[in-house]
Amino acid sequence: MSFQSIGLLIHSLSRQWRSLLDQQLAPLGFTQCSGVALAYIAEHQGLSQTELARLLGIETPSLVPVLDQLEKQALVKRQPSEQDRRQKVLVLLPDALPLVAQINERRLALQQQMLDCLSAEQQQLFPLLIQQLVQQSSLLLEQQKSGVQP
Amino acid sequence: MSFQSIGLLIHSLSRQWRSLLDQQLAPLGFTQCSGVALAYIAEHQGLSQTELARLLGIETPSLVPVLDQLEKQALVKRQPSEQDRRQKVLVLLPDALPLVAQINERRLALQQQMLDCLSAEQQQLFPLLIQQLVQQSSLLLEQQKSGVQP
DNA sequence: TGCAATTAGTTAGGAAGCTAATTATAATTT
DNA sequence: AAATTATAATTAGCTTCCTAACTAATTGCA
Repeated sequence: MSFQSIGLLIHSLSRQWRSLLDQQLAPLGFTQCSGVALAYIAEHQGLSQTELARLLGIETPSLVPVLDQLEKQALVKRQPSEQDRRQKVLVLLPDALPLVAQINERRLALQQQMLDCLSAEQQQLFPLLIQQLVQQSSLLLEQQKSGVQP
Repeated sequence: MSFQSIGLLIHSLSRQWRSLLDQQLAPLGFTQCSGVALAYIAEHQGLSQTELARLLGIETPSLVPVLDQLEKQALVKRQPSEQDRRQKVLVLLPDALPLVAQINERRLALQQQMLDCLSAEQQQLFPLLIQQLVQQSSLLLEQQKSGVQP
């Protein structure tokens, strides 16, 4: 007997969702990652790169080319931190503001379109379940790492 | 005002889940994709590559190197179809059987470990929600494509 | 105080997915 | 029946993520 792979379903959903958002954001010059990164920077001014990477759920090396791109578009600046000379603080440049609004509009619209296939109750529940599972997988990953390192 | 990106959460969950399964399957010589592919081939003998790709939720070009690997491991054979000479049918080789059992054991164990953080009720509901969302995103992707093509 | 361990950002190299284009075969239309 | 259109597998080239290794700066400890 076999069983359905939930991991694979999530993987499919993840790639399809990204593809949809990429198509929404492409006319603005962004991908899912760069668009959401910009939105997060706008929301939490003065973030460090490590903090942003954690918010985005990616590793810091993956963030580097994303920020390179945003800097090249003159939407964000890496500013040396005054408290810690290792850190660079992320500052939003004025040109970015209208774009941030558009990005948020589009990703919210897509999110609503996606969740529309669920009942109102399920729409509330679903993000909580996902969050719980993300937390659980983080936990298991930590266990795995520390287990290999006696 | 901002809001949390569910798409990004799903993306995180997807990568973490894969990372966990990869670590479980690595000792057997598989990744999430190759392991689950083998399990699916075992379950549905005589599948074509296109059919398998759809089951796995990936595109056919992405499947090619996975099957190359499984063939090199002498676990699977691409057999020319008799009905349609374009098709190649996927056949499980005898060596694969014990591995398939181990793979299924490990991915089921992981799935249970992950779902353990949810209530019994939620454990039942969650896969259904994911499936519904996958269906919804497929629908939206189709709409997007046909919309660009008048 | 000075040595060791940790942390922030980066670079380099690799894995796994995608789209677009190619070739061979099948199906459809005229 | 011939010509067009569609489909199965593949190849080529791109994107985005990863881990490992590096540099510079900070923190902790003895």
